Amino acid sequence: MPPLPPAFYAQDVEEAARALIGVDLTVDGVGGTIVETEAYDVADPASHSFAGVSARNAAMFGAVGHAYVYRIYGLHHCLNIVCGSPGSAVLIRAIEPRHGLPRMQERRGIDRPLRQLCAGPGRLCAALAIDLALDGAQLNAPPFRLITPERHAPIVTGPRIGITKATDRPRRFCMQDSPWLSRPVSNSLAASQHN
DNA sequence: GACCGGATGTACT
DNA sequence: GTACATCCGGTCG
Repeated sequence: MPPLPPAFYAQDVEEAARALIGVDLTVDGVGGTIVETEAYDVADPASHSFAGVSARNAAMFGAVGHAYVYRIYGLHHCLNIVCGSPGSAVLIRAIEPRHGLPRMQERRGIDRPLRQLCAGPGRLCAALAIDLALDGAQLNAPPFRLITPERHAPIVTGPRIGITKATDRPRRFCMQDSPWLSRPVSNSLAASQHN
């Protein structure tokens, strides 16, 4: 159960987004297995880094292996992992909850269906108590912990969610048949592939 | 300095 | 399926 090596974060952002599927992610011991990611980079009109460096997206242009956390729609947070070339990051969209379920339920509401605990970028940030205080934080140090998966599960790709630009690019990566996704992968555009 | 719209989630109908 | 909460960065004046 080794942590992700520093070199992991240096690889191309699309490869990193694929390789992050199956990784165990915890914040202060609370978290689970990453099952859904999306890749973004500077050449991408849908990326926050597309327009260049700013106060908000500075972490995207910083060292790899750090977190880029931002607030969206005024109330939610989203967690990205800075990977590859400057201005690139992987959005973590869903995890399978495995560690610290009571604490997640406490944060998200005890009567909420387990399936919806971490299914969505805003939901998982709420469950793991991720907010702007963790923007720019190192991922190979507390409170973060990322563990290399023992074996890679089949991965399905599809178009990204909730964006209006560059929607044709299949840069969303999901663990095949996972019940913990924010949304199923649309059949017509899905392409199955292995690591 | 104002305005716009977003990598969303929830509570309704 | 639709409304709405609620903030900030980017853009244009």
